[in-house]
Amino acid sequence: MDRIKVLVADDHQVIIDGLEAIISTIDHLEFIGGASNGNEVITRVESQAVDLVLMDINMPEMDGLECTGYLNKHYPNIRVIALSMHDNPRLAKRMIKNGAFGFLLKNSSKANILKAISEVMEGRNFFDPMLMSAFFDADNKKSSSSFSKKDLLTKREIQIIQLICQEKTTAEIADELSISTHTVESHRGNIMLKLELKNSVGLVKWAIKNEVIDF
Amino acid sequence: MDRIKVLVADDHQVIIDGLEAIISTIDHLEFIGGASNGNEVITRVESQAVDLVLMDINMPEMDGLECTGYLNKHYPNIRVIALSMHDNPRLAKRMIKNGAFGFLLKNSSKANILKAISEVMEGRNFFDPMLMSAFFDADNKKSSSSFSKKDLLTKREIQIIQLICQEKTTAEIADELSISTHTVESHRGNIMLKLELKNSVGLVKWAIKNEVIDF
DNA sequence: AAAAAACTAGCGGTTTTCCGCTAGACGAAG
DNA sequence: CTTCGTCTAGCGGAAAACCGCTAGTTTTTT
Repeated sequence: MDRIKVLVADDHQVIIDGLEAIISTIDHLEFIGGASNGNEVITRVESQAVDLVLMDINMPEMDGLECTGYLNKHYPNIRVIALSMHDNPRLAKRMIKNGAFGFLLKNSSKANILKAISEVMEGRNFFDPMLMSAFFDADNKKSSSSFSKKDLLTKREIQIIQLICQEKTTAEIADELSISTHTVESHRGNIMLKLELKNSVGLVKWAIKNEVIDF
Repeated sequence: MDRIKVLVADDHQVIIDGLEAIISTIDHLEFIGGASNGNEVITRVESQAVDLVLMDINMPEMDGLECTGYLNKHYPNIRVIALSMHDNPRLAKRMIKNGAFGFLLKNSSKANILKAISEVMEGRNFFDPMLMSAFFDADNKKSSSSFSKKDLLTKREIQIIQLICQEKTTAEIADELSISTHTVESHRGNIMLKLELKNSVGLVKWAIKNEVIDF
């Protein structure tokens, strides 16, 4: 099998040099150059064979997002691994959506970088473990730290919320619980009051955020 | 350093046996038994020292979610790794929130399982790579491959949806867009028709799933 | 230029939600 | 035993959403 031709795209020369150093230590990897923006990447792949692009997301001229989308469309055989300073799951999601196979943080270990390359070249996805932690921790801090309005609610109220979120009407809920519609209305009112919500749209969003309903 | 005492909680004996086999191959791991539900886990940790629990999420009596929360509160030194059949990121999130340090799929490789144990015992998080793929792929499939009802909607309709999801009333939306309330109602009606939804509760959920609104 | 799609606006009517208030029954906690 | 919280139930009224239908104007596509 031929050596894997790797192109590094980043607007900071240091990053390119650093990755070159790492790539060069491995026999079956071949560093074929750097690009400082998306346009340069396009020019490069038009003139020479490229197997893999390590792509920074934040670049001038044409950013990593757009460039990855272009490559994915016109050169589907070229694999892309996204590079980013920030452990932002949303950003990662968008890159993956645009065709990237992996996501690496710039301060990732050499081992991780090489692992990512091999995984991706074998057709699998690879996501930086730090990114995962960031993704899962994100909500941790928001919900676990301070007190939650959820504690104000009774079991019955939680139950009513769940049914409302199943798109059921008051009448349907009353029927299902074998209580009167008045009671359901009463619960609904108390819920709105406790959670300081305006309408059921807000209620659904609250329920999802606080994981009162499966979603 | 002492051997790591591992307890496996799952309501299927096969799983317990399988994990015992894997654990037993490693010198510094000690399989100390199985539990078929959350209550048994509690009883166990009360009577003997436990370092790590591999915890199934779906169990009778007391499920993994609740049990993990309990352990986290009363036995903060006991590490928990969640086990699940399903690669559901939301479920994973909830387990992490309740104090689990890692998340493994039941069909994960032996290598992954051992990796998870070592990572978690060293205080880091570990998430099954398949889980990550599931998380990122989820939207891939929805948006790229098959058709989405989203394509049926016009820009204006998307805009209306976003405003509805901001808990705005028809009157407020009309005002903001400088159009009549009738027009907004008209759009709303068309949206409901196109998306085959019953009410605005369903609309919010659809909007979140299809990333029409930030969440 | 013609056709199609999108945006606009209106009307009448029904259903559902939202709001505020009262109040009895029941069990748990003090 | 009394108090508190919860669940239950009711009422009246206002606001908002939902439904179905028509129809003119503008924009886009063909």
